[in-house]
Amino acid sequence: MNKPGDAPVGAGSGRAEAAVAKNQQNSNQENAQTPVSDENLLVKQRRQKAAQIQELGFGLYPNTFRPRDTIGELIKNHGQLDAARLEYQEYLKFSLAGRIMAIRSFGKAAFIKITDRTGSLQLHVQRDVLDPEQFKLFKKLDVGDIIGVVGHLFRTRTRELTLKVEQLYLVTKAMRPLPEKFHGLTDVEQRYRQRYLDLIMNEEVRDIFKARSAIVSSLRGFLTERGFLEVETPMMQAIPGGATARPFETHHNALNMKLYLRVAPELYLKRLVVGGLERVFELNRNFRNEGISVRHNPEFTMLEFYQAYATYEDLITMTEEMFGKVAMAVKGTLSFDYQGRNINLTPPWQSIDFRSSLMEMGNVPPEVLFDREKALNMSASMGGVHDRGDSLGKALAKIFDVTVEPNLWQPTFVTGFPRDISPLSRTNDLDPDIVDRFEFFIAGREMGNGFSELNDPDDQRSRFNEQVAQREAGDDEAQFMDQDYVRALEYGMPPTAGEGLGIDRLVMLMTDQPSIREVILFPLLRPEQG
RNA sequence: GGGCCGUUAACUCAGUUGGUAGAGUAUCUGCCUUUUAAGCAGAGAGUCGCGUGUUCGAAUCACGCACGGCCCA
Repeated sequence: MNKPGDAPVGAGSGRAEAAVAKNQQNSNQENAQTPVSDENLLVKQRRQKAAQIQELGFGLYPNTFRPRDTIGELIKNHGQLDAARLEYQEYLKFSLAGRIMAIRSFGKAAFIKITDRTGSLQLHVQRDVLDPEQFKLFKKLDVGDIIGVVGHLFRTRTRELTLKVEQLYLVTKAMRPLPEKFHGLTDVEQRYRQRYLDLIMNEEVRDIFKARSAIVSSLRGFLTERGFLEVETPMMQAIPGGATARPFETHHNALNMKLYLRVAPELYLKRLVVGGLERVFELNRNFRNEGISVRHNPEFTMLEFYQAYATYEDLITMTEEMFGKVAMAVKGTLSFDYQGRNINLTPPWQSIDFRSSLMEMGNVPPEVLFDREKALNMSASMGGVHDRGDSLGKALAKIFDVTVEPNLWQPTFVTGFPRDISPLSRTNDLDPDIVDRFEFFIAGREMGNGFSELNDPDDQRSRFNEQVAQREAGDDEAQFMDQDYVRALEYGMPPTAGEGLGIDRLVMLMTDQPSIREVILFPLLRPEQG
């Protein structure tokens, strides 16, 4: 049973694969005897076709075809040639694999469209050109099946570049139909739950994740060029630290201990700076047990990097350069639209003092800036929810979130943050109420946060104690005491500047997406059929 | 957690005043060897998200629940 259609490697033998086909045929016959009653008509019809394909002697899932070419290369190298030139080079054979996205059949011939990772191409299948067995196989194929083809290029009457199929192989049979070709898959819930279908059907979605990969590569390149070492630190931590956020809890059975999913890698990365790794970064997931919105997913990707012998002001320059590099890599320009409004990343970006921004953009009276009670009242009047123990800084931060942040459309650094909401930042030398820290905002959203690191162990211990007091007062976002981290600082950490950058929001910005779920392949959803 | 909106064939969507379910694509059958959302003729395809209630009768009205979206917190 050595059918001509068995897919070769290049032009190898199909014997082993024929044996596989036989096995598959047997198992399929068993399936046919015990049909699953709950599958719908379209799936049944495809299973019947699959059985017919096996009767013709072909396997459904042979793993022998190796495409030598890609559609993208083929279009790049031959897409400009005219019909006469393509006819002249008919002897050039190309071998492609891809998924069938459309079939327009005329009975004895057909146009089909296939897509691979690099693009789409039209194929022309003709009874008179193809081996008769392979043509029989072709008649049993469906949209969604994955095929391998060998043939030569030509142009149709409408001048479309098309591959004339001389050999055709089934590579993978699809048992389920694809969504409709014109509207595609648009249901948001189904797009997220069945992201594979979304990726098959929507080229724009593939492009988003290609851009995401390019952004991440660009960031890695930027940092490694500057001598930063990429590291991986614990995601499961006994003491969750490095950010003000509620952690997820989990449990280690063998050690019988409570563990937290990290909210930030910060404290571990700075331990590495103590250890002499003077420039480190980590690009990885953080987990925060908070609500879901167009800007928040419980797990999200963050870049954190730390550079010894630098200040937060050095990071401001570096951030501008880094965003410039990413924008040029992905968009080819520093000025582009996000959701219909221009963003211009040309340095230097605007910079504004935290308190000044509250007065100028939030119309906050000066006396509120230094009066905890008044600030708490003002925050509460804006819908802020506070514990009795909340600090002045926390109240001001809430007012900032409501009045200032949404208005920071063009890239803006905000500096001079209150000390009491910055427990890991170095105190400013001139004003002990503020720290050497910035956050930066683009399109009304926080994009990142950086500061000169607090490397005075005694100051750090007292800051942790303040956090513990807030936690005991009921603030479950307050940080934990981390004795080992303080001990590390006691060995001496060189003056260091560090920054954290939200990758998902950066990708949103660069791909013009309104929701974080559009840039996360598998955003968190409740299970189906709850 | 709150408010508003959505859930109907595999997909995209209609569905009037409450009267027993529709279209396009896809699928199946026939014809068709250069189409472009191919075309022509015919056919099949539904737990109207789930549940309870109102009613002679519910996709439609009421209530509850599930899942999702947007806004707010």
